[in-house]
Amino acid sequence: MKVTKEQVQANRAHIVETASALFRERGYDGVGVAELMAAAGFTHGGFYKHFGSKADLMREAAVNGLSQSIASNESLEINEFFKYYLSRKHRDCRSGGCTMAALSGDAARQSEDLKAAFATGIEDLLTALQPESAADTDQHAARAKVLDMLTHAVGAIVLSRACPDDSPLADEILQICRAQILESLPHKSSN
Amino acid sequence: MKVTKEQVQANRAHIVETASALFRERGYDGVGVAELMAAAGFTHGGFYKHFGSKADLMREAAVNGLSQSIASNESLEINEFFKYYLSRKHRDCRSGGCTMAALSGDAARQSEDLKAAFATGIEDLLTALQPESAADTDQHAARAKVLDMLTHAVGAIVLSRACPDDSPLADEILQICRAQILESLPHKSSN
DNA sequence: TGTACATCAGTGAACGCGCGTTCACTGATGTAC
DNA sequence: TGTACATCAGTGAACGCGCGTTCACTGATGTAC
Repeated sequence: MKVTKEQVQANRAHIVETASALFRERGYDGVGVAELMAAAGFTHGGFYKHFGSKADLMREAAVNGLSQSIASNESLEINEFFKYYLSRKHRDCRSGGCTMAALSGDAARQSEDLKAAFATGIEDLLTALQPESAADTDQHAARAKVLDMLTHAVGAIVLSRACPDDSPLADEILQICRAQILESLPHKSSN
Repeated sequence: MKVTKEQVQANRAHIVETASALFRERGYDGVGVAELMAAAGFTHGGFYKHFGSKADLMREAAVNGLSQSIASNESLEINEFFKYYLSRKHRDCRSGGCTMAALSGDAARQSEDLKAAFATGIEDLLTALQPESAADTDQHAARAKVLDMLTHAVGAIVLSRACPDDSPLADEILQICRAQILESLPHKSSN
């Protein structure tokens, strides 16, 4: 049962996106090829018509997931970005949330290829969040500031998620870091 | 071949510590019961004389690993703590490093029991890092400050480890966050 | 445009393998006398 | 203290199971004439 070229492309993209969400939800070792293909609406046998190995898909899913952080927040207004990033909604939705927060721990134990995808994803997000400015010294300072905010925000989500579901500490982490990070921004009409 | 009661206790403790290091290195799904027991110098069959399940050991190993963050840094001088925490040495040694940085991502997908161990570990570390002070308002502010520093530091290690081994970005993350976090402390003789 | 054939995405059974867990067995330790 | 027996930590084979991957097969699509 062959399908059109367009359908093949669409199916492949759908598998990558399904995998990206499932990996974020359960980790790279927590999702099998068969389960993943079933979730995308296929049988497992066809997997290797699209990808050389599970590791290959992991890399593609990472690239896909990491680029979404930027694409979904089109304008990428830094204030709005971190406000959402440090919300309970984001913390409680691993499968739809930030790939860095969900899979950096796993990525550290994977191939250099996969890590390279993460480094590129981080770099691209830093660039997208960084305001353009003329002077080089400003550029440096601006990049450092954005990097500090991003690492802080990722750490907050990671630790908050490691706490029990209704733990007071989980919410406290989010609240305190949210206040600190948003405070460090030039506040227009802060609320 | 029975062993003395003392030996049983020592063997059990040794298994927990070996597991704690191996889990940090490879993740909960990345280490099997057989491999773990072999690393501790035993055969796998005896595992269930000590633990009810792999998940039980995971919890014990987490408690063990999380308490080490505090025990090993006896004095727990906050400046020294973060200086080491944000060093390349710490980043490059997952098995001997911070359990939060190595396993929080995994913990988020595990049982509420395991997460409770993490919450307690975070709480204990916050308490250990927080300077005693008289006023309640100072206590609040001091706790918030320590929590901000810890989340930031964890995020820095997690993201730095997700980058390729000799990636410039990996070191940049460490350097910038280290400067920011140490700067936020009351510097005695800063260097 | 219509027909004949090659292509290849998707199917589902099968592969070897390592997983977590169980179990009969061993033999030194701990205990009762 | 010395002897007989029960205990139980540790051994290693075995269990069912799900993993990643392979493969012969199907049949609609794409291509050559």
